[in-house]
Amino acid sequence: MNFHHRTTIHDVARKANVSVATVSRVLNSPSLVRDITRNRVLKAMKDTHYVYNALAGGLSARKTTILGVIIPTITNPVFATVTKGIQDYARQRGYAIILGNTDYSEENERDLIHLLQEKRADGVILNGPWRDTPIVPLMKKTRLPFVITWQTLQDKAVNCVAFDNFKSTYRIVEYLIDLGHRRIGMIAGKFSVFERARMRWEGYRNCLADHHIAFDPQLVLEKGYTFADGKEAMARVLQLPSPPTAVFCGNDILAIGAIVCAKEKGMQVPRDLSVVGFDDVEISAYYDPPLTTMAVPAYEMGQLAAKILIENIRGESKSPQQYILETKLMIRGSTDKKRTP
Amino acid sequence: MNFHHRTTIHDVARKANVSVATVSRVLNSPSLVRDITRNRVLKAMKDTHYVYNALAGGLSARKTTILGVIIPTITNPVFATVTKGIQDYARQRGYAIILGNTDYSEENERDLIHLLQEKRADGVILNGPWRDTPIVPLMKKTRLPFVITWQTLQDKAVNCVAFDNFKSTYRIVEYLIDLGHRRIGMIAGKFSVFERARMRWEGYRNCLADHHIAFDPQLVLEKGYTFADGKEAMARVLQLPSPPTAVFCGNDILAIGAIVCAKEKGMQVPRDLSVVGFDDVEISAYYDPPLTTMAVPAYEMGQLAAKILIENIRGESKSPQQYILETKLMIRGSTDKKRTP
DNA sequence: TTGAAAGCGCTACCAA
DNA sequence: TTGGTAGCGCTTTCAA
Repeated sequence: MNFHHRTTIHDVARKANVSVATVSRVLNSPSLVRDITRNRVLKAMKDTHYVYNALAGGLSARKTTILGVIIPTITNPVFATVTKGIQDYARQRGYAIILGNTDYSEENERDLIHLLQEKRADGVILNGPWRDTPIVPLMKKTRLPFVITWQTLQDKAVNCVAFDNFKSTYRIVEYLIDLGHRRIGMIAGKFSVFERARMRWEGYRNCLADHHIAFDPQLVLEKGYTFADGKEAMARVLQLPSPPTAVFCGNDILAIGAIVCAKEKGMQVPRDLSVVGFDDVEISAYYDPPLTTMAVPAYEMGQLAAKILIENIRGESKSPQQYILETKLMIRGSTDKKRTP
Repeated sequence: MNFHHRTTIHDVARKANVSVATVSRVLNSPSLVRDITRNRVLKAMKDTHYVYNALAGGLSARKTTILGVIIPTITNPVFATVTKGIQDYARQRGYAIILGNTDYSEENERDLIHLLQEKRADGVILNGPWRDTPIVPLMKKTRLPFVITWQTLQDKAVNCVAFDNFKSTYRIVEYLIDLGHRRIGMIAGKFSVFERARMRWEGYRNCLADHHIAFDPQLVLEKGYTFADGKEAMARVLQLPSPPTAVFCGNDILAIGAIVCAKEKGMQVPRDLSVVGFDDVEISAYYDPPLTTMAVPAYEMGQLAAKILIENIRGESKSPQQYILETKLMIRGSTDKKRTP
């Protein structure tokens, strides 16, 4: 119905008195066509209101200039930001984005990958949180070029653009220790399932160990990534006989949820409790107190991932490429020295 | 490169000892194929690792099961939420989403629409803020089914799912007046360009007028939609000889920016100043103070828009359809009675 | 219930 | 520099 009476390359060719091959050339490699001819064709396109059919073109040329982007949930601003980075770069290179949320479900991710295969995406960017496990082999089988973000993999044959989750977390915990904190909680993601959550957890543990602080399993809670999760976790940890004086949260959303809980319990942040987040989403700087957090290069990561992927697709560079970008501890108002009781 | 050696319908047909027509049938209308045959084909697909080529299928069947989604910026959580609503419904109906940000530029929007035409999207959902002006006629010319969200149009021949921007704003201002406020500021979007911003502006003006409160142009600032815009605008309005005691902001982001500014100037919200937002993004309930704001049905709007669009595409219902959803004033901690000086 | 075959609109190779 | 034409992989009559 919506395709009714569309003009094709043939109509244009007839109108311009050339062959379809020539029309196709002015579309794809205009320099191969003589000026006068090209202009005639261009005019014919205008006159006939020609709109290129990317379906036909793609079928024939075996490409779609479509990139698949898979994220956990667009609802977390940090994923919105990577997506924006990807999109901005992609558009400038003529690529469109098919976006898919997994809601942290591996099954959804599989379905999406299958969908992208059917739609013949030229490549895909995976922002999922998974371990090496099954997704990477799956992607390899698809033969689609792809890049992983947010984390590196054991498998060094894979494109990825990431930052150091271990080191970043280590840095945070060290900062807390420097402030005098010894009881340091962690509200984490599912580190038993998610690679980056695990790396952060290890950064936490290692830092404690290096500073001779005993690891207390009661102090670490494995949660999801919502405000509510942050609130709940904080409530739990605050009930402990010996509660923490500082808490590191796996992302800013959790951290804000955690702070809300602390405030509701009559505590003051950072006077009674220091809280650190992760990501540095835009709101964090505007929160009250402004959130101390680890800034991740979300937008750049998106851009770079798109760049690598597109270059890979077009054979402009050889894979695999691995980038480790820098994070930055943003010290703001939600952390303070441990009060001497 | 990524298309190398893909098995096609022909391979499957050969393997299953049927014609390609039959394979195509088991793909599209399995009921037309005898059980035994169908199972044989299905098995052949498995064995050959067949993956449907949506490009070829789409070219032939003149459809792509792709929906275009155009939003101002994925970076504002409220647009992330509509997008999620669209996506969740679309996926369940077998549609994928091509997402495009316009960054509030009409030129970008045109480019995106053109892209979607080339990619032969089956339909598009427009979340742009524009007036009736040029986008709608443009969309009509594309002959693509489409639906507009967030606002209704003069043109009643267009699908849209919206809420009442005028009434919602009127309600907010009325609430502020009921609290005793008389100097009520408005930090708005570009109401000279954006339809919904204009409707809100008119809701504001009308409510004031109905309550015999003089309209003071100094009290209304036309800004963008970022935190920084909110801060700036608030700074400006607070410098006035007779500053407002309450401010309505065009969205929650602006409102939070505005509150930050007020706090920096040593004011307390809501004691010294009431602030109301619009949208009720998730963070608003977790902000300090929790933001009083107008909740818009972003997720439902997305779902419904997708539903209408898909039904329209598949001829399951007749267009145009116009839905006006309900908004809800969420009274929280950022507003209070005007202090008697 | 199944098969044959003519497209869908474009690309790209081979000639001219 | 341009044209002819065989696909790309699927859908969809029309017949059998």
